[in-house]
Amino acid sequence: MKRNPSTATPNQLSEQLAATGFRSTQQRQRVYDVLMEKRDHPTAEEVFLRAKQAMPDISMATVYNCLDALVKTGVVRQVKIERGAARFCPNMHEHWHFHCTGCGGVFDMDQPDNACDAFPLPKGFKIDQFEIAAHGLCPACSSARNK
Amino acid sequence: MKRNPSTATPNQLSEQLAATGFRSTQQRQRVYDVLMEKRDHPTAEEVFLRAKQAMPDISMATVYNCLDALVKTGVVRQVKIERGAARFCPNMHEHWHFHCTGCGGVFDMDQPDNACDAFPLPKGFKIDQFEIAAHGLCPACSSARNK
DNA sequence: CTATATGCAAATAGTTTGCCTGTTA
DNA sequence: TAACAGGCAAACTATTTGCATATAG
Repeated sequence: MKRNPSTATPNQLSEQLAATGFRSTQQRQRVYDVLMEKRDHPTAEEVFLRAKQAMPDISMATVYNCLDALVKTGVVRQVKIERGAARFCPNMHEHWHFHCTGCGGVFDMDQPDNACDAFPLPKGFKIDQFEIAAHGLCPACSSARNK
Repeated sequence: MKRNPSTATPNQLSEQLAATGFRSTQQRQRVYDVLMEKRDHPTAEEVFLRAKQAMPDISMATVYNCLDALVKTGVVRQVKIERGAARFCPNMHEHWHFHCTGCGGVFDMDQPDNACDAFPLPKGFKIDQFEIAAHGLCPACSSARNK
């Protein structure tokens, strides 16, 4: 399970893109900034809407393109929680996601170092990446439901 | 975390459907049989192709409809591993999925009883359902790559 | 200057829906 | 026989692609 645990700052981003063979563009910087500004696991469309505020000419296709480049560069993770649109998250530390079925929010949860040990792998299988998602109620929705 | 650990046999299926307010139909039985016959986590389209062999008039929309009813009845799980089509699995025991990035296959993995203890939940969150998927190479693809 | 990225619009994949007919309890 | 389910085609959502223009290195 290999993953770069460092989270890129905007200044580092262009080097990280270059290291993977990508060029640094205004759009890619902007898309990354959007993800860093509000870490609420937005969908591609939400990223598009936010990016457009400071960059009115950016297109949906470019947002998908940028997100793809950022994922391949290893500074963003694609998270697929529900059936619908994929969500994106700039938190590259080992963590798992909690999806609230009440408000639809997605919360990052720290992953203990030894967590993977709880899942013994049969002989011959080689894990590259682990994905863990829980569905339930967040504190706010849970207490709202108890009335 | 509540889930019915019993796996329905074809004869039980009509009662289980009825208990959830669904009628037992030939199509629903057939779709369930397809999933039980070959437990390779087929997509809706693959289920459709297999169901058609014994029931040539069944339609894609009905397959989606049936799968939805079976999921709501609690005898089938919808599994979303990759970006593409959802996959379906009649294994209702607690388990997690291993997705081979080589051959695209999906393998069921037993989940140890204490596995969830490895993921401590912050105060106020209430887990309803846990989903765990790992991506990597299965034994066959792993040894093929080592040449 | 040249490869790569953007922007637009059209294409595609997966899934859902409306509407009418058929089937189940 | 009344409510629910099936079948068909059209609609819809999320994403990808082709192509001409713009931009980074």
